[in-house]
Amino acid sequence: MRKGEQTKEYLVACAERIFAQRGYHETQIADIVNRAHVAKGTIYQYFQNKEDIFLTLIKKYFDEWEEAVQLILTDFSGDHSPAYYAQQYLVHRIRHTFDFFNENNDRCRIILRMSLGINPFIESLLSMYEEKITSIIVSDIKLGQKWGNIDNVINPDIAGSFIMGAVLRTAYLFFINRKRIPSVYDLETLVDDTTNLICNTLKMG
Amino acid sequence: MRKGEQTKEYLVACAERIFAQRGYHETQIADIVNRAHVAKGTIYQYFQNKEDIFLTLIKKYFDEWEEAVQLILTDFSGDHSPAYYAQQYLVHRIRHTFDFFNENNDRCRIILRMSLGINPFIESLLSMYEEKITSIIVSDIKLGQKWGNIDNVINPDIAGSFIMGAVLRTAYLFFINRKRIPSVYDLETLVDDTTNLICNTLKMG
Amino acid sequence: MRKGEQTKEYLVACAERIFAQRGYHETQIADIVNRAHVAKGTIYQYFQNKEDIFLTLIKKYFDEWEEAVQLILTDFSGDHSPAYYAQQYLVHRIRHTFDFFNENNDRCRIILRMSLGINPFIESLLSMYEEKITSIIVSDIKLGQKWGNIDNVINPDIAGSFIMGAVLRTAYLFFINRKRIPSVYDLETLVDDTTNLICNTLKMG
Amino acid sequence: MRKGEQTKEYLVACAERIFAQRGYHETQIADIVNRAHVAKGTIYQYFQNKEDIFLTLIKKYFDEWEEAVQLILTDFSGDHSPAYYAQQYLVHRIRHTFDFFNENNDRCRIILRMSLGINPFIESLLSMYEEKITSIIVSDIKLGQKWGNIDNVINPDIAGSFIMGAVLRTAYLFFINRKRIPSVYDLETLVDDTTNLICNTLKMG
DNA sequence: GATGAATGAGAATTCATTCAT
DNA sequence: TATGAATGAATTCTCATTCAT
Repeated sequence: MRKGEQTKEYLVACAERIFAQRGYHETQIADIVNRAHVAKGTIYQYFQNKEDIFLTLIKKYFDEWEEAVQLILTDFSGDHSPAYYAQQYLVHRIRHTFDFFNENNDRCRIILRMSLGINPFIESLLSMYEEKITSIIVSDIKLGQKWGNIDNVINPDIAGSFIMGAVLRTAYLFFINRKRIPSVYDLETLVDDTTNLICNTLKMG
Repeated sequence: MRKGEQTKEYLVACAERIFAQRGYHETQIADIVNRAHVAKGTIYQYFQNKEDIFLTLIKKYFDEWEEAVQLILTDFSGDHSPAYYAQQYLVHRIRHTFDFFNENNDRCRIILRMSLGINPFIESLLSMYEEKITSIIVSDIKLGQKWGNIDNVINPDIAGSFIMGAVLRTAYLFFINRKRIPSVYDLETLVDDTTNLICNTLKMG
Repeated sequence: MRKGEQTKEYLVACAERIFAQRGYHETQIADIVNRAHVAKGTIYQYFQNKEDIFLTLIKKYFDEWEEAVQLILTDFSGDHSPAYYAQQYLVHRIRHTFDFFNENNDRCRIILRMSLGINPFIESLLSMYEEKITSIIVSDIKLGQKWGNIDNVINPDIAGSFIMGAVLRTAYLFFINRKRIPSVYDLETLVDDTTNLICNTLKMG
Repeated sequence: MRKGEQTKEYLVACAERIFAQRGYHETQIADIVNRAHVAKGTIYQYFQNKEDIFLTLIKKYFDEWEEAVQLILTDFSGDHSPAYYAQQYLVHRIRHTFDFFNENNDRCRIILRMSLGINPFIESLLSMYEEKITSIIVSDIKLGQKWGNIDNVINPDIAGSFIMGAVLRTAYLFFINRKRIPSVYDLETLVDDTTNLICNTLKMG
């Protein structure tokens, strides 16, 4: 049990490396087991097939992201204006999302390549997760509108997808290949600027 | 010859259908030739290999998009405020981009799946095209800042990627699977709302 | 030791179940150890390999059958005609053979499965064909009974299967390995003798 | 088309050879294509998988057998007693069935191999046991002939195998899948009827 | 005696590509 | 120009068996 779980986690880590480097279709089971220095059969002790390995990663990522962006409520104590808290809230989400991507380069590559076109089943699972995240953003916008921080003229569904796309792409370009956003060199600036752009988009403050 | 070109275009059209339905890796040459009712060998008269077929499509799309969003300058005659023209310009780009995606569902699917993770070469070509488009947006923002329509506090590189991501995802969700943006039913509304969001983002007007 | 022998017998019993259900090739060591709730390695403490397990079963069956059909001579005391005893002897053998099969369904399946363990689908197709042929024989017998050539006391279904089995096995031994029917050297004799045996069986002529 | 059909038939012929020699599980696709001097892929142009190849053979055999034992009605013209025709009819079927097996040794092996393809060693052991049992039957018949209970005209070797096949198949159908002998519901009847059929076969009593 | 993680040779199947016609 | 039969490298997955604990 002990040993087995260790091996499984190790294999997941190796798979992460290879999938990030080569993408789903271009990585072969052989690459993963070679990197892990185990026999072909070993990986099939822990995973049903190649798809199962990839899915395990994706599920893990979603859980990790959820935990990463969890609100620590004590952060929002004090007596400031509601607008201030709203903006702080946004900063918190963006910062932790960007931290999440920044933390682990392989994870970042795998998620942000968007992994579309892999195969119908994996795609539908990914879509489901992305929709879950988008719906969190949409809820946040609606909440902001209820509290008066966000203009009611904005359609939350459109704005939610808009922001989701904007943030994912920003993260993709910044973390996968920094040179692609030429004038930005530090994460702090990126968080600030992205947050401001979202505030603009939603006419907050 | 005449006949040859016809056949090649027909094959491209068939390939487009299948690639859109299944994605790159899941489509087989056999699927394409079956749909085209030609023999396996025929497709190799016109294309070097599978990759070449896909690349031909991608190149074609980029050219078509460039033509679609071309500014017809006469549209901007009359005596309005610079801010008005700036906004009109934005509306024009977004409308034509969305029209471009709306026109051809297969093309839309192929581009918006982003086609990442296909294989290194295809990926780098796609990235190049996407960067070209992003750089057009960035130039536009800089122009707007020069003319005083856009606040200089905004970082054009970050904002460019932000908007690129936002627009691509909005298009993806709306055109690939309309139900995913639940409250939007017509293209006109989408264009207006998206344009307004971008105006907000850039603090135009 | 005590414990070891117990375990071995238990494993044999589990193997019997699985072999009977799935046939030799379709059963996996994993299936057997799962059913026995022991580890993979354990079975190799008692058997050299998969073949050894199967062989152990077969040997056991043969011994059991020999014991089952053993003549208990006291059964044949009394003063009857030799013909009577001969018949009784036959009844005894058949009854005990059938009892032997009836006693243990798994053992029965393993021994009698004629198209042993190819795979379920192929096996069912083969059965279908064999039943078709058997039903032709049964129809023929019924026709013979209608025309008065065959005694009505004969059950056509039983006789049909009886003859089917007899003919297939005769062919098997003669054509696959001629030496196995030692005294027959030419096909003509075989046809004549087999036909006569069938005539006898059906009391024709 | 022409060429393709030729190749398919040729592949079937090669598969027949190998399946007959080694049985289903022990033959590998590699063996078949090596014998045919074609590439691995070629066989998959004509058959879906290994099972499909085997099934194609089995279907072909059944059709060939049906054709082989077809009654040529003109054979039965003339004015003889009904009993004569009945016997002739039987001879016809048996002769053509045996001819059918005799004609093609590989076909014969594939159809009649009763303990089909487990593996050479297990098979030979099973044969040994079956022969032992058959030889017991043969001895019994010889004993019966010596004592005058069984007609000396009967060849004990042929009759022994005949009865062995008949009893095994009867048991197989009754115990493995009772519905296959439709009109028999209890073991007692089966024992009685089988015994009587054997008595008939051997002209006992 | 028992365990179960690790092994790796082996097998089936796929599919883009070629080439003689 | 078009064909389609043939190719074979490539890849996934299986499963009986081993062996350190």
